[in-house]
Amino acid sequence: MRKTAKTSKGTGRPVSLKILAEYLGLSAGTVSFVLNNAPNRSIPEPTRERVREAAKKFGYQPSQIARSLQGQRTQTIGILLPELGDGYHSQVLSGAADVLTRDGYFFFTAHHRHCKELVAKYSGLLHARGVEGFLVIDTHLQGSLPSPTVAVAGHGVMAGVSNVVLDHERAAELALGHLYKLGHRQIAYMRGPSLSADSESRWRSTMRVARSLGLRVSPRLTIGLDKDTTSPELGYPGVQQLLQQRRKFTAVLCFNDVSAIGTVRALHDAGLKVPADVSVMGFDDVPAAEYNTPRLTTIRQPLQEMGHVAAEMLLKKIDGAKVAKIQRVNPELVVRESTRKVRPG
Amino acid sequence: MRKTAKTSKGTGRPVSLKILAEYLGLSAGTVSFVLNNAPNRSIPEPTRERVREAAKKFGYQPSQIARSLQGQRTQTIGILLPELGDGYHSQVLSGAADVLTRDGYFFFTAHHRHCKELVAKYSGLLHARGVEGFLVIDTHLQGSLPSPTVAVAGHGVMAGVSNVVLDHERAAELALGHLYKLGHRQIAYMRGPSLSADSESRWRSTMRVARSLGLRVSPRLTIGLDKDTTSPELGYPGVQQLLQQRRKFTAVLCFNDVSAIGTVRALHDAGLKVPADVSVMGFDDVPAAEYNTPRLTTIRQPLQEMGHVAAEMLLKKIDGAKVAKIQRVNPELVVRESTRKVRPG
DNA sequence: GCATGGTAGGCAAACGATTATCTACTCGTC
DNA sequence: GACGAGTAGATAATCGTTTGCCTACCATGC
Repeated sequence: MRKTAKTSKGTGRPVSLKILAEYLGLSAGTVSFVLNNAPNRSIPEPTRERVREAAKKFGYQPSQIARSLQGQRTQTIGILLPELGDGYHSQVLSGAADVLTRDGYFFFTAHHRHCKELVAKYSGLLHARGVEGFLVIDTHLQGSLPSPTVAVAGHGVMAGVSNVVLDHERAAELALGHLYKLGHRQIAYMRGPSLSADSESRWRSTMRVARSLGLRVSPRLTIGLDKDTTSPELGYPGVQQLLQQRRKFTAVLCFNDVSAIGTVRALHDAGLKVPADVSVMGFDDVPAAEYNTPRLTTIRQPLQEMGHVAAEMLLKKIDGAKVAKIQRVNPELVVRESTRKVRPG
Repeated sequence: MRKTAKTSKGTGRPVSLKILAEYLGLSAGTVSFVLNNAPNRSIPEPTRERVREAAKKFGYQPSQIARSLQGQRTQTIGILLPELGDGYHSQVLSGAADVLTRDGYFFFTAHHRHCKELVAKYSGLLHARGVEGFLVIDTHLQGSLPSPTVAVAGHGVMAGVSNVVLDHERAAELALGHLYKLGHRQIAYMRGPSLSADSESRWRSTMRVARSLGLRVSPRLTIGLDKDTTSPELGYPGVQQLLQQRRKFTAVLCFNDVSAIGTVRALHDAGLKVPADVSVMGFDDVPAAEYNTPRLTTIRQPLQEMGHVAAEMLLKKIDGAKVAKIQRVNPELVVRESTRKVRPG
């Protein structure tokens, strides 16, 4: 007396084309032609009407599975990202989902926690499920994937993969320019964890811009982040160490908002006021940046937009169109309360 | 000279069972038997080995699509939620995804922005894609879905749908109990927007507990939220209005952390200090709660765990097991800085 | 009366797997 | 040497669509 999930729920199996055709006294093929409005077929309007009516009456839903098998488009995308619960990735995902959904695509998401094996495993599995393309977010790819691919915050060039990245050069200009204009010359820098896909390019851009502004980047004022966490704990210890070593600095350029929050906390715990004593600059503009006290001055990454752009590129690629190898989106300086003119003297 | 996406990428189509069989000089059926370790089949070990080797060599991946069509399990779940970029829903999603992934399932996510038509449309579409079950988060269902369904923060009883909900009664006890113990008697209450699935039950529980503590809930100290937003703007105007009307209260019990942050801001802007002058209590314990200044005292919803539990129930249901109609998870009081003993006098 | 051509729709082969049923061959045994 | 029992594997149906090709049938024109 075992009953399967299928039979225990609903009206048994859904109506198939065959059932519908039988009911109508037509062949499955004919019904299919009508429902898909296929060209080069002569089927009189009355019959068409009859078919459409029956389809509606039975609530006929063509099986995407059968369609896919038959070599049709699956209208499915695979999305690879490190983490689902996290703000940054979710924002990009959300932007991409809007576009995908609008164009009738569904998507599988798989989170790999930066584990190489999982990236490989999931991309294979998704391929077997017939995804027409891959959208990878903050993900290190080992080799190119078997279908069109667009990477957001990817780690560099790779054959056949298009990239959507923040214009890090511009971001560094905005961030350092802002601090520079406020008179800061002794700036502590934070270098992101190597697991994060765009730590490297961000760092390089920062260095380039610092040089062009004539700012000296002392290794002693450089904090290397290594943990892969989304808690402010990320920024705390590095800053604390700098303070213990009695390093002099008037501003901290943080890797992201989360580490900036940790930085503020560390400074605060050491009796320093932000921004009166030290200015702190975030990166990303996550929601918490605005709620923090002091509200964080930060470089906004248009995350949703990046998702948007990436999804649109991917869809174009799937349609066989040529798309740019790299697409930059513009950061934006958001001035709030955590930065201030350097104290005279 | 048009090339399709299929042929322009990779090694053309993936190896099928047939190709593999041809290469091996065996029939597709035999290969299938070996690869699936089907019982009641006599196939000598050397042959098996040969098959497995070839499969590895060609990187053979059985097509899930064909499998599904053939009436097998699709190992696919459909997840319906209002929004993808939002912290609350993403946390639940993340918890569910862990379990689903662990058990070899993939899932489609569809976000409906609380739009009824979209809920109906997406559930139909997902059904056509062969999902074996639905997980719905903070979603109003119109009728029961065609496969096993589990709701997180659902809106009430519905035939065949299991619910995972926070124990709102307990949550209200923790929240009000905490404020009560601190001596607060004049408490302003916030009532969530009706779009949010558990506004109603939360409110009822709050009222019940208030009554049992002998706390009077004045309509004049009740703030009705109507906007469906995830910005602190949610809490601001209501509190501002209360202040303009010169209502007396020593604490605010907010609908969630986001509105609590808005509340703090409104109080602050009016020259009142939190918690010195007014205590503020959040709900949810989103990441921002901890970073806020003051750090928010709040009721933590174990969101990831709710996702976990829901996914596990769903999987059991799909396997035909009986599961509870309703599963409660426990809230937790997180005391931080935004609440304090009421000022004597 | 017969080729022509258009109309209406059927037939059947895919797609890639699963699986029940069937066959051919090899032993061993009486 | 015939029979039964394994063994090793082939064959073919099936899932629900799509689509190229075929076939009736009818009307028309000459």
